[in-house]
Amino acid sequence: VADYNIVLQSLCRAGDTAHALEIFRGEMARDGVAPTIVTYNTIINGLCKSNELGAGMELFEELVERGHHPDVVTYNTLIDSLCKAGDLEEARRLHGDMSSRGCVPNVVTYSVLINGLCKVGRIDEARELIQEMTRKSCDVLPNIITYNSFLDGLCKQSMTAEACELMRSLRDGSLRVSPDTVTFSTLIDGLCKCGQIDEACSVFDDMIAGGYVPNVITYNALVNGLCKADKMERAHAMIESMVDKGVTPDVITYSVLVDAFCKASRVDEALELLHGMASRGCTPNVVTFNSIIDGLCKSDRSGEAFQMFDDMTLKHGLAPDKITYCTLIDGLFRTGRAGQAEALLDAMPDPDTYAFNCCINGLSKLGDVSRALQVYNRMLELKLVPDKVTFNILIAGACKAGNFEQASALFEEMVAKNLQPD
RNA sequence: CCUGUCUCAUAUAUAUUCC
Repeated sequence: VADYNIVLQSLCRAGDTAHALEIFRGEMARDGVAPTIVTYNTIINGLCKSNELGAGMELFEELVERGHHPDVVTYNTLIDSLCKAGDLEEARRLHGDMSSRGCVPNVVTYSVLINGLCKVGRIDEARELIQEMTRKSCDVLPNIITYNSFLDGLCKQSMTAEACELMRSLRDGSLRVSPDTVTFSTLIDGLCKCGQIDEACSVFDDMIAGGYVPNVITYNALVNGLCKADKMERAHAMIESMVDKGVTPDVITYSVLVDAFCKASRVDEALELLHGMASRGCTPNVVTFNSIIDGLCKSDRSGEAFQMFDDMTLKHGLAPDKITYCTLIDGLFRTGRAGQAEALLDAMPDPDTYAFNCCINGLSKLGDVSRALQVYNRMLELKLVPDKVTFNILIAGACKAGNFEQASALFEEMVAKNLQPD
């Protein structure tokens, strides 16, 4: 069985859950190899990670019907997936279910729940769970992953004071758990995103002084922070310093810099870096190209942007994503090619809300509010869900055109669709 | 008596409105 489990795991990791299920249903049964709970867990995890949570839940029910007993890993896997799918209530239900079946939650169970709560900003509930863990009556103690999840939640809610406080507690040993590279990367990124670049740099210095080892993610977070704080020179210097320390810049490192050059209207330097990274053995990805395409469009060079698009698809064999199309549609409008922009929206595969937003915005900025509304209606016909940005664009367009009745009608529609006006 | 396991959790880059 263990051999099968390993095969199933590698298939799942490669994203081939269909093949894994085939072996599970066919070969294993034929050879009379009885699946264990690990077999089920492996496949359920595979299904969950390839966005087939429903199939994972079905397999869960199947294993129970067949008389197997789900273990803590089974529950953890499903709870984690439910959290990531935004269904915290169902996750909490499974959490209760596992206890009632005599399955004891472990540190992973708590960590996935805390992570799930943090990801949707429910910091207070996450904090409560941590406090529950540290009570004497609870024999599951938080580990560094638990604290890292919570720390990230604090940062993402801009609660950097509490985040720094948590870091202090981790470092002074009062929590009996030591920070790791992820802890530092999380805090550095959080401080940068809150505009506290100096604090981020000093956390980085503390990290080095304390003998902790930064990895490429730590550097990327800091380089990104420096770029966004308009400190390009220091960001550049970090590249050399990371290489000195034996950390190789990756595609994200370069993409951060490429984007920063683009945003600073230094597209030619971005292009230079694009070629430079390739010659240093780092292949650009779709994000790198999206930045370049955006930079070119915003520098009124949409012709070159389309050349880049061809380079990306034909030479590099990269598939454009939703952001690529959104960027191009927006860029075409900005460079006065409304017709081409609309044609691209029609031509792109599975246009999404963002692509429509770009088009609606382009038309609206041209003063063609009625056409913008037509496109909006087309989007509704496709069963796409407008977001806050869609309405902000349409309402601004109606106001600018002096049509306040229409604007307030749109406002009502927005509220009716449960979107919070800002 | 102890140990050994095949499955689970955390951090970094790009676009559309306003700033």
